[in-house]
Amino acid sequence: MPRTGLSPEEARQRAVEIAVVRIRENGFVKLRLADVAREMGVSHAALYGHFRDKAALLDAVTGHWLREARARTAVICAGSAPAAERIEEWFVTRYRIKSARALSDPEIFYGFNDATESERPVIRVYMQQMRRDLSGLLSEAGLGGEAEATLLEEALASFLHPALIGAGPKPEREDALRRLLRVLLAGLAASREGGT
Amino acid sequence: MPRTGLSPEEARQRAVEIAVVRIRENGFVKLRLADVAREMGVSHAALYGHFRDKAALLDAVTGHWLREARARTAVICAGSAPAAERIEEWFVTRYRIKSARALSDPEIFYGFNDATESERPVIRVYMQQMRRDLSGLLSEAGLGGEAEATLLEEALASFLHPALIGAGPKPEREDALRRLLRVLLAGLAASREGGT
DNA sequence: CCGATTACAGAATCGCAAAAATGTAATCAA
DNA sequence: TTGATTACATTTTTGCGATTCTGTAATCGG
Repeated sequence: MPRTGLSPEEARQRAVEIAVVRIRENGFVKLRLADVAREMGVSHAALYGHFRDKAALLDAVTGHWLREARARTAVICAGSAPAAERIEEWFVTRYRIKSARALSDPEIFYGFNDATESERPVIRVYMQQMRRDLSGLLSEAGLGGEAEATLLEEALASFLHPALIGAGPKPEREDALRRLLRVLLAGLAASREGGT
Repeated sequence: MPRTGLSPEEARQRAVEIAVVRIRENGFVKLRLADVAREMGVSHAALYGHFRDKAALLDAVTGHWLREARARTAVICAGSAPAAERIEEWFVTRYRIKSARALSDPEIFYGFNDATESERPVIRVYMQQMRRDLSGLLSEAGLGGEAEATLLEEALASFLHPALIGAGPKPEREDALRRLLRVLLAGLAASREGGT
C-alpha cells in the first residue's frame, strides 16, 4: 500500500547497506531476506522487484565490497612514480586490503571467498577490471599487456586468492610477495629482450 | 582373545588399505573406525593401539597417498636431462598427478585438501620433502637453493594447491604453468647475474 | 608384557516432524 | 504502468530425541 518513496536505485543501495550490517552481525550464510525487507519497511516479496533472487543480493554485497577495494588500488595506477614501483605498490596494496579485511570483516570476506569458489560473474567482472588496470601499468613499464597481467595474477595467487591469503597482514608475507614480484618482473624483462 | 597374527607395522598398513577403500566408497567425512575395525576382524578399540585417534589414521591415509605421488616425481630429480628441463618436467608432472587424482579419486583428494587447510604435520613434512627435491634441481641448474624453491612453490600455487587446482588435467593449464615457470626461471637467472 | 577385549562416558550424527524462508502468481493502488 | 501487497507452493532450516561413534579405562589371555 504505502509506497517506499525510494527510487529503484536508492532501494537497491539501501538493501545492500542493510544486508551488509546483517551479515556482519549474523554471518553471511544466515542472512534472511525477510530481515532485510522488514528493516526497509516492505514485504519480503518486494525485494524480488530489485533482485532476481537472494544470490543476486549477495552478489550486490560482494560487488559493493569489491568496488570499494578497487577504488583504493585504482589511484595507484594514476600515480606519477615509475611504473615498476607502482606495480609493486599496486600488488602490495591489494595484499594489505584483502588480508586486513579477512581479519576485520570476516563474514563479508567469507562471501567474497564463496563467490570466488562458485565463479560468480561478479568475480569475473572484478578480475577483468583488475587485469585491465594491471595491464595498463605493465605496458607503461614496457613489460607486456593482458597476457602478462594474467600471468602475474596467477603467480601471486598465494598472496591474493581469498582461499590462500591469511587473516591479518603479515610483514613477512608482504616481503615474500615483493621478492616474488621482482623475480617475475625480471623474468618478464628478460623474456622481452630475448624473445623480440 | 584370538590374536590378529599381524605385526604392528602390517596392522597399520592393513588399516590404511581398508580405510582407503572405505573412503572411496562412502566418502572421506563418513569414514567410521568401526567399519575399518570390523573389516580387520578386531574391535574398534584395538585400532587405538595403532593410531592415536581417528585423525591419525586419516593422516596415515593422506601420507600414503602423498608418498605415492612423490615417488613419481622423485625419479625425475635423478634423471639425466638438463636441470632446467627436469625442473619443468617435475612441476608439470606434479600438476598432472594432482589434477588427475582430483578427478579420479575425489574423496581421497578431499582428504588431502582438508589436511592442507588445517595445516596438518603430514602436509608440512610432504612440502618439506618436495622443497628439498626442488632445491636440489635448482642448485644443479645454478639457480638457487631453498629460498628459491620456496619462491617457486608459492608462485605455482595456482597450479598445485589443492584448493585451486581444477579436477582433470587441462592442456591449456599445463601450457600456462610452463609459461609462468619459464618467466620465473628467467627471473631467477637474471637476479642471480645482477645480484652476485 | 603385549595386544586385544569389554564396558562405558561424552560427542557427533541421524531421522523426522514442525517451523521458517525462498521464490512465484495473482492482485491492488497511486 | 509501476511498485508493492497478500497468498501460496516449494525448499531449507531448526529442534530434538534416539542412535551411533569416538575415545578411555579397567581387564583378560597367551
